[in-house]
Amino acid sequence: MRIKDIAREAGVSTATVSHVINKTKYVTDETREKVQLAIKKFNYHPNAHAQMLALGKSKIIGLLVSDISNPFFPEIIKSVEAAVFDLGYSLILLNTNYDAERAVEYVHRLIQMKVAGILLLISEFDEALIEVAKRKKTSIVFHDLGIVGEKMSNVILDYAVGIDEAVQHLVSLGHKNIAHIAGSHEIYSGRIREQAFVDSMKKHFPKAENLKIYEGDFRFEGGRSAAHQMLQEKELPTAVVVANDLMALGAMQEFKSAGLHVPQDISIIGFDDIAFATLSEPALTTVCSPRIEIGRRAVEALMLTVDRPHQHGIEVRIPTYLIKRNSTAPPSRK
Amino acid sequence: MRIKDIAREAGVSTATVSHVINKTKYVTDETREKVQLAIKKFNYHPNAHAQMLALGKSKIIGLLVSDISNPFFPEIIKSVEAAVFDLGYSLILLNTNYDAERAVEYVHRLIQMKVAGILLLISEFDEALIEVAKRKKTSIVFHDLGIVGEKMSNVILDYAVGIDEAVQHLVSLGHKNIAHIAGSHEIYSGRIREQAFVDSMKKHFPKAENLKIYEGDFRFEGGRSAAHQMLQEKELPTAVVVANDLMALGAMQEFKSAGLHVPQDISIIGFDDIAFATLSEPALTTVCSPRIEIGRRAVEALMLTVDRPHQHGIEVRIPTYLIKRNSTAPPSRK
DNA sequence: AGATTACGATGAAAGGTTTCATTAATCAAT
DNA sequence: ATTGATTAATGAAACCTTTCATCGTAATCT
Repeated sequence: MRIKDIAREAGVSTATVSHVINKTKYVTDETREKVQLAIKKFNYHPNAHAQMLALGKSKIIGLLVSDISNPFFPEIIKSVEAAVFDLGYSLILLNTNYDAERAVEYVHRLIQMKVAGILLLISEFDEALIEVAKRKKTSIVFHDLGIVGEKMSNVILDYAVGIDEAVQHLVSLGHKNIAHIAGSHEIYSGRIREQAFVDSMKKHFPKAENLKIYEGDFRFEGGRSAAHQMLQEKELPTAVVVANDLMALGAMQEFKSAGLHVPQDISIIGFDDIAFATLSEPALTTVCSPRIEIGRRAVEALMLTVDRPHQHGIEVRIPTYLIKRNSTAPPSRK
Repeated sequence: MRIKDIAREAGVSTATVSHVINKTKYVTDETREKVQLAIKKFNYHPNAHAQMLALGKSKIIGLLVSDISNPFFPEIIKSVEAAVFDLGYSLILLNTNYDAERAVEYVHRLIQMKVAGILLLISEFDEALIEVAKRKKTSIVFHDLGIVGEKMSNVILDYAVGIDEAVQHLVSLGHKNIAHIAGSHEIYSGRIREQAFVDSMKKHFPKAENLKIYEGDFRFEGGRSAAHQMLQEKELPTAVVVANDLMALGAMQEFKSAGLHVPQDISIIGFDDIAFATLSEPALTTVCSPRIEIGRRAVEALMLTVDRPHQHGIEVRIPTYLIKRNSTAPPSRK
């Protein structure tokens, strides 16, 4: 069933059929009905490839993520998929495995297949990505690391506000000795979360020095070993702000198996709000990075520049916020 | 940059350029080099859409999953993505949200865009899916529920073998009073896991009757409430085989907060081997459904029928197997 | 020498849609 | 009645690649 068949059946030209389908020009009620009848009769659907060829673009969005199996991503993907689907687009998913080169290759491939837009929800980064993006044929949305410009948007997570809320929460509970288990320094969001912690601490304790900061790796084991290290030292903090939930849960487990009680002996605050944060015992107080919203807003930002040749992108700032559960309490020690 | 430009630059016809690119006919070394030079000079890449149109097919694989945020799927997706990428294909990801109608709609859409093949890694099911598949234009791979036929394969997980190993393991530890927390009866894999448990128990305890089976919902909370219910009864089993890890962890938490010790007071075996299974305290003994392999084998099966008009599909049977960790031990009671 | 074969390269059609420029038709106005 | 304006529909080009059938040349055979 080609458009030609429909045209013949309806006794009109292919152009008219096209106009009826795409509502791109006025056609008489009468002819429109004839065409629609023929379409229904043959259950006709336009050939997507021919359409793409003729239009020079496809209704496909490319989504790059660093690691699907990192619990941070699936929810983002889910909300992106839902948003994209509602708009009648399809989603091509690419997993970079934190490999910046691979990311560049993927982007090339997506551009070559003339996708409508690209979502770069990755934590690795390469200058080449920006270079590629600057060719401006394709809309791009960065995440955190990136720039705003023609056809380029950036959705950035405001880590600082949530972390400040976390510190604030601990301070108001009476904590003074607060440590931080940082994420990997290799990773941007690790560095920025640490910075946010430092800034917030400086705000609340202007004269404090030598903040206790342990570098982790964003993984369960890293949290556990940081906690282990913490337990070796002469003075244990009364609270710890951890750069992500996985490490927070690792630390919690270590503390518990050392005989400490959370939150009585030590308060713990995580970051991300992964599903398991509600399931731990005690349920983890954590800073939520609203993934559903990240996905939704990223697609929104993308669509702003899709199909608009020189449209300038926007910066979307999404706040993080504290969710109080049961892993925080007033300190039992000084 | 069109193929025409390359042809002009190299002083040959477009046909020759095409043959050089696709190695579809012999061309002289001399002309080949000229063409390759021109290609490199202009950094030419064939227009994917035109290619698809000319060939009537695309190098795209569609993957339907029930719920990306269910920890079962991301690893499958990851391995599918890797396999598909290595073959030079792209992956379109669709999330059905356990909605069979939506699945049907997705499949239609994929067929309409003439994807090379479709992977149906979903747990919902609709006869319409089979009907659609039977039109045979597109290769399809089912998972568990499905049929094998022309262009249709089925990769089925052998739940029984792993569950039998689990029961066997408990029996050899000396357990006699073994309960089951089942998944939702609405879902095929819930029913089949329960059946496998029943069969295995009948094998080991031919004269036993009234197996203790609690219906759950595959979610943490379901496991917890099943355990809660279990605790109300006069006699607590010494071991419990749970239909998935999430419920197993929920049950474990409930037992622990009731003051019981796992595994001393009660042994727990989960199913799936999600990431958190290793992180719980104690680490969860569980039956592994090898997701990496599922993804890999599914793509393998798919590729068998892709591009081969009347190729018959295959049935792939993937065994599950027990991973012994620390949530199982000999019973302390009779 | 003339006929046949093999080879390398090519021209043109096919694939199905969109859309620009054009035609045909209708109507209003002069 | 003629012209001009407006509207609805059309024809054909453009999008770009692949591939079949063809062609010309050179080599081989009788």
